[in-house]
Amino acid sequence: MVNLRRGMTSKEKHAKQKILDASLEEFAVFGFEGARVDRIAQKADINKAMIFYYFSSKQNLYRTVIKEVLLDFIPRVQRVVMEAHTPESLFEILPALYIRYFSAKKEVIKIICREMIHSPQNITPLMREIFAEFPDAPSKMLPRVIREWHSKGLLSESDPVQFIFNIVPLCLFPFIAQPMVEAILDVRISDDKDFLEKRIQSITHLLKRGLLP
Amino acid sequence: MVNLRRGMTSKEKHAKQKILDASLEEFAVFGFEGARVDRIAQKADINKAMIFYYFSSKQNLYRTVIKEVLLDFIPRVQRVVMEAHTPESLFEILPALYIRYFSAKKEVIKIICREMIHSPQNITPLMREIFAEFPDAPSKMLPRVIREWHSKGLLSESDPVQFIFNIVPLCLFPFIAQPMVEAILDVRISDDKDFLEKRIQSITHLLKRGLLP
Amino acid sequence: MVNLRRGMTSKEKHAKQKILDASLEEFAVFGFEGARVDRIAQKADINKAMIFYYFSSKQNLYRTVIKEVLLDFIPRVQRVVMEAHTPESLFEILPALYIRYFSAKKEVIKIICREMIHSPQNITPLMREIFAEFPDAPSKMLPRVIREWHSKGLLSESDPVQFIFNIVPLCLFPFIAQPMVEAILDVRISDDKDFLEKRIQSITHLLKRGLLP
Amino acid sequence: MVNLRRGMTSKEKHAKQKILDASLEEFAVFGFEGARVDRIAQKADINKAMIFYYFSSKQNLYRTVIKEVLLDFIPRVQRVVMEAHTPESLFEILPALYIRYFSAKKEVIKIICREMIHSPQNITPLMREIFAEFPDAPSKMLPRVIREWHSKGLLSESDPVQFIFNIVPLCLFPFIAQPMVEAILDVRISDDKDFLEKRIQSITHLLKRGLLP
DNA sequence: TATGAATGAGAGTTCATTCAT
DNA sequence: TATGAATGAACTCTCATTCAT
Repeated sequence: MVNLRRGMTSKEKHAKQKILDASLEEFAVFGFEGARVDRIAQKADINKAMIFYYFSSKQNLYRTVIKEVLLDFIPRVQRVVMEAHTPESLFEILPALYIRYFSAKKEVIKIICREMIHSPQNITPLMREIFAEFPDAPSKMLPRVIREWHSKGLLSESDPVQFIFNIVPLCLFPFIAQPMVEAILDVRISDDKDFLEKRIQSITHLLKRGLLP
Repeated sequence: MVNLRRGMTSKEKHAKQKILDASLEEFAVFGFEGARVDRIAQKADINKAMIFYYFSSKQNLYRTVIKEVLLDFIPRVQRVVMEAHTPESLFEILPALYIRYFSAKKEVIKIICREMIHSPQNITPLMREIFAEFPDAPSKMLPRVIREWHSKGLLSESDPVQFIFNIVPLCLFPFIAQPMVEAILDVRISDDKDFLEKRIQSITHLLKRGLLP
Repeated sequence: MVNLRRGMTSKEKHAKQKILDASLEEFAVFGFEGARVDRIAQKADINKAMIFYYFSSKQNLYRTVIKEVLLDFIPRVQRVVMEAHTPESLFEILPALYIRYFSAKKEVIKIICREMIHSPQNITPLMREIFAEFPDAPSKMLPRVIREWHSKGLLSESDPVQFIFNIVPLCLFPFIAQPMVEAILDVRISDDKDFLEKRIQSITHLLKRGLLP
Repeated sequence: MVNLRRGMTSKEKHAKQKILDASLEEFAVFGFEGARVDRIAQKADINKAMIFYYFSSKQNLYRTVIKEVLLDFIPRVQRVVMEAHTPESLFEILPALYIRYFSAKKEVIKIICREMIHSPQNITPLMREIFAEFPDAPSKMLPRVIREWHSKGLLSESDPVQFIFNIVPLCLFPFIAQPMVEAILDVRISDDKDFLEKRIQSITHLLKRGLLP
């Protein structure tokens, strides 16, 4: 479990953060409905009532966890996108970031996917909120950059929607689809460093050849 | 809701099939833990006890639904893969199949993803079972074909694992990631026919350029 | 299972008697509340609805079973009591009858005991009914005989209540208390013929020495 | 209802003990299957969920009740047996103990009998456990004493199994067989002090004459 | 802050009984 | 008679949430 939070008084930090850490794991494994407040309290080694003292409801705790997760994850992506000055460099850095990040934080990807499947109406506004706080909103910046790259002849795809749909899944999905692929091919897919690097290479390769002109 | 079953006596069909249809929807929307037997009974317009009469438990009902789903879906893919004699034709037919199928049966993809996230240990054996019934096991056939294509110089990728990880996500994930992309770009993505065809084109294009030599 | 019934049309006999036989076993093992109509139907190899067709309710089926049991058992005792012309002969024949009968029909004793414990208000009237049908009512006959024996100096006990309380338990209870005694003495008590004969001897001996003057 | 427990904090005592008391009565009257958790909660005047809070399941509550019962009852018997130095004194004290104890705690005898009839496999191990904790195991001590008495010419019976089967039923069974005897003799048997003392006398008399040489 | 006990609204499941055929 | 399907009430158990201390 990783502490995604910063800056709180030391006493508070303890209980509150322990709850958040335990919740992240619990929600990742069982989903919102499957998660049990009792189990979270047990994992966090605190009294169950404290969870309600700090977070007032399971729903609210869940929302807090998701916000933490997104606040940790989204800015990283944003940073990479802003620093990439050519599609080529984007295709080199972004898959690497995604794959390495998610391989370290499996809980995060599970929770985000689950949310997107079962309650997009919850996670979408949250994301918007976070994006809204960036100085250069991705909703503006991204289409601008892509169109620019396209018009300069650096990119074969000009539609930002298709562009994103072509990149993100390749990076996120392996962590989810792994069991399915294992079943199809009847193999065990390790997630050691070697495999992950190979995966990064393969994506980068696909994107470069597929999307550069 | 779509009837995935065939060949049962007309009597049985009624209640049992109504339950299965209602369950598919309920489980897709709420997940296993979130689903309510009461609500399924209501949707199916039958007495709650009938659910247990036919399926003996919520768990077992769920398992049955998943099996139905996989039995409907997997053979279609298998058929396409077997009929594609060049990577090129595969890249043309497979994305089209996936996208059209899932856009018609959103419940299916939601359930499959949820299962892979939360209980791969359940869905994996089920998939293996189903694969095992094919005359030409995908676990044997797929690597053989891919290696063959690669050695003939028809394909740049030789690793079956990477091969699949490069195709399936592009087709499945859009249906899940849609809300996220909407948030990022601050647009509404319709799922009308035009958009879907565009998505198919984009994937096919990406795969052809990215994976053909 | 033993057929306790006689004299019914051959068709009826089948289903109805099969139900009764199955019920006897089921009620003996699980008690009234623990017994399951489904299980009875299964054991009897008939459709569940037939049970209600013939007996209209579980309660009524139970009552019927008990009546059958008592109608089989009580007259035997009555006969012995009437035929014993001295206490001595009674003490020789009655324990033997009880022990042999119950060792052959464990279900009977279980059901009777259970009833006496949990719903004496049910079994008592039933017994009265049955006794009422005898030409010479036990409630009259027994005290008369005992008083007669006592006044003739053949019996040390003059109170019919104490008299019965001193005989019946010794015969019935071993079948129930067996597990307890096994636990106390840490032995396995077989119920083979030898043991039963020994038990009969012991009771007869105790009664003769204890109750004859 | 009698509090069989000792030594607990005053807080715990309240709900937990109230549940145990109510359960004892409920189980005694209705048996395990017939007992209703709702009714226990009502009798105990607590929230139904507390029963599961403290005892986690109806089964486990039942087991706890039985253990309490046996732990209260068995040591008393054990003490009497150990303090009796002649069969004569045993026949004088044991029936008195049994009869008085059970007449005060009818629930206890009902529960024990019910268990022996319907699930000896449950109660037997429990009894063994309790016996095992005695310094001088009854399974060793009892046969030794009986054989000793027999060899000294103080007792006509030498077989411990028959010995117990001749004593225990006479003491336990009256409480169960009462309705049957009432039906046979068509009388009301009161259980006032006079009657109980008479019963004790009768048993003691029977045993002394029947089993002493 | 922290705790153990308490609560109430349901959850899934069972089961005797009835219905339609 | 016989059957499979249907019903509804009730049952055990769960769980988020609150209370008293």
